[in-house]
Amino acid sequence: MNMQNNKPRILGFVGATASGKTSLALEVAKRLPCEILCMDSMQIYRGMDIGTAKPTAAEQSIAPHYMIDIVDPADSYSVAQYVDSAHHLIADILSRNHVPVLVGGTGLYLQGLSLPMNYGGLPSDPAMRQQLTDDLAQIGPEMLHARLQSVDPITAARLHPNDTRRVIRALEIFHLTGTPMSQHKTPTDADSPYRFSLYAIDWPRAELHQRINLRVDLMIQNGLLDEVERLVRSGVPADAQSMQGLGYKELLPVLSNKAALPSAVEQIKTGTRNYARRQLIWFRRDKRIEWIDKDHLPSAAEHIINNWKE
RNA sequence: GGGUAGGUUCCCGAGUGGCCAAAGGGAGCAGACUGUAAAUCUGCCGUCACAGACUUCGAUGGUUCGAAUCCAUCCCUGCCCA
Repeated sequence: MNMQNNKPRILGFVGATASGKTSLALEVAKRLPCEILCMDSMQIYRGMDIGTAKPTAAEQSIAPHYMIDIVDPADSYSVAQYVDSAHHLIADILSRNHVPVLVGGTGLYLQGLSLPMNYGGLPSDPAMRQQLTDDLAQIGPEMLHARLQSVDPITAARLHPNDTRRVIRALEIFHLTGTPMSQHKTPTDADSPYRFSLYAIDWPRAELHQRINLRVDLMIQNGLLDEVERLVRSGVPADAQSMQGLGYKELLPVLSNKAALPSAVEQIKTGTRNYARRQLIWFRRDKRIEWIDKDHLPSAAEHIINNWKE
């Protein structure tokens, strides 16, 4: 506990898309010496501005922003890379005696920053992946799961056979380290390098959905289709990781005349609503988060700053 | 006005006498989640006093032991002719 208190503190704004994280964070940034680390798996890509609701130039002028526009949209990127860079940036910010502020909805990134990612810090092995993917195609998910069952029954028990992505990773870890995934030490909060003050904004679901729908319409009005076209023209392949982003994957078929814009827009909206639900499920589980009722938004910044100064 | 195709659970859409509360998909909801995470995966999804009961398949009436499925009439919708 005393250890906990010696850890550097970090402020964070998490939660669902379109819940107002950015504006609340900036509100706080106006009154605290903040430097902002975006925590978003899509805002890291250059040239993807409209669809990712990246902070505008005006917004970025309020406080320094990091972890945006750091990856080429044709390249792939992983949590571990994010975490690695973020740790360095946080150290820099702290050395300037500024407040590191996380803003974003990528739950896994927050987890990566909170808890060391074990499993020997093992990167994925492309050859091994390929092999396992081929095996999957050969023997099917049930058999692959059975294979995991025989080397790591504990992990197999918590993974559904259809969750092939995780079954493969578990197998990969076993083969690369010789130790079952479940035998690797599980990090706990005590292993966290920081002390977090986390906030999320709580909206009635129906209202959040309205905000999402509205936001998507605005993105379209602001030229999202052109943005996607520009990316495609610049050579970003359709199967790039960046093109999995909401608003991008749905618009790709529109550009190749395989889908109509209105239906694609509907898909973006429902996709975004589904995504928001998953984010909420993820963050609801995180007991460190303080949920701010949307009706308390006007006084939220002050409340947060007071908490911080205590 | 005539002809024709239809009206199925929130939406789309299977289902042509019992195995149907009704395939499948979508939406919605709940959940999982350690190097692809805006991704990927799982469960629920008519109602209830829930191993059973009750109410649904445009409406009403009929045939039948038994109908979403057959018949009659009516209402509505799309398309074609006028």
